[in-house]
Amino acid sequence: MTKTPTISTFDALLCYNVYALNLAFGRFYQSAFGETGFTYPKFLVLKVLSEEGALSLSDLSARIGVEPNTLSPMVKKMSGFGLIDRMRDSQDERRVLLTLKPFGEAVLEEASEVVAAGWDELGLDEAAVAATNELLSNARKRLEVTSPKRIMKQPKRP
Amino acid sequence: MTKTPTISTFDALLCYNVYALNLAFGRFYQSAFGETGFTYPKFLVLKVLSEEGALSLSDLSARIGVEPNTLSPMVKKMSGFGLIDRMRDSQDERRVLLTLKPFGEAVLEEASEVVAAGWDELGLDEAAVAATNELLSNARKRLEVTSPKRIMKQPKRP
DNA sequence: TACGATCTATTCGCATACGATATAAATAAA
DNA sequence: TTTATTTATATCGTATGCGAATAGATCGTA
Repeated sequence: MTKTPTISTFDALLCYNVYALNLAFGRFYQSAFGETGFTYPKFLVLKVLSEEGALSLSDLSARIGVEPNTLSPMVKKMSGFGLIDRMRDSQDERRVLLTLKPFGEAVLEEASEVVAAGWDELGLDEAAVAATNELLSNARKRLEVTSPKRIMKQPKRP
Repeated sequence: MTKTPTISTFDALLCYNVYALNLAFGRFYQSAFGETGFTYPKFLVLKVLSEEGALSLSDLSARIGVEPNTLSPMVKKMSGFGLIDRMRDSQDERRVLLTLKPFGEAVLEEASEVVAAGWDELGLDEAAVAATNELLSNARKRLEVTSPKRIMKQPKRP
C-alpha cells in the first residue's frame, strides 16, 4: 500500500494507452516503410481516397479526423510526388478536389501489404480487437461533440 | 457488394482508431488546458515523476514510451518554467535526474482534476474500458519487441 | 444588385515526435 | 594505463499536428 493509488494510475488511463500505442504504431510503420520515406498519415490519405473516390480537402479532413490545415501542406507534397491529383473544383472554386493517381494506387497496394503483414505479426485476438475498435470509435465520436466543462487555471508560481 | 471490402476497411483498423482517438484526445486536452498552454505530454511527465519519484531522462523515456530525444528539449523547457528540477547525477555524470518541484505538483494537481472531469463527461463503460486498456497495453508490449519482417519497396514511378 | 456573413483552403507560429548524428562519461579490453 | 566500446544526453533535420489569422469564393438577404 505504499505506492500505486488504486484508481487513475498512469497505465489505467485510456488516453495514455492510446497515446503510447499510437507512438509505438508510428515507429513500427516508419520502420516498415523503410527507405521509401512513406508515412502512416500519408497511407491513410491514399486509403481513404481509394475507398471514397475524389474528395475535397475538408471532406478528407473530416473523414480522417485531422484538421484541414494539417493536411493542406501534406497533400501538396503528395501531389508533387505524383501520388494524387489536386485541382480546384470548377463548380466551386473554393474547393480543392483530391484524386488518387495510378502511382498512388501502386504505393497504396504495396503499403497495404506491409501493413497487413505487420498486423499478422502482432497476432491479436480478433474478437477482442473488434470490441476495442468499437469502444475507441465510440469514444472518439463522443469526444468530438464534447467540449470540456472544467477548464484549467494556472496555479500561482511559488 | 460494390464497395467496402469485408476486411481491413478504413475504420476496422485498430491502428487507425488509435490514431484518430489520440488526436481527438489531444484536441480535447488542449482545449481543457486552455490559456495555461499546458499540454498532455507535459502532464504525463509530471504524473510519472509524481508516481515514480526522481528519474533519469532515459528512465522517464522508457516509462512513458517516448524517445529520449523527444523528451530532452521538453524537460528543459519545463525546468525553465519551474515545474521540475534537472540536475546531473553526481554518481554518474552522464545521467540527468528529473525531480518534481512544488509548483509542478500544484500544476499536476490542477491538471489531474481537469483530466478527471473530462473523463467523467465521456461516460464510458468502466468494464469495457478496462478490457480495452488491457488490449492496448498488450498490443504495445508486442509491438515494441517486434520488428517488421515485410519491408516496403518503392513502386516505380509511371 | 450589393454587401455582410459564411465557407474553403492556405499560411504562420508553436509543440511534439522520430531517426541519425555528435559528444561526453563510464566501462571493458588490451 | 591506454584504448575501444558502450551508455546517456543533446542537437539537427524533417514530418505531423493544432489554433489563429488570412484571403478568396459563395451565399443570404436587404
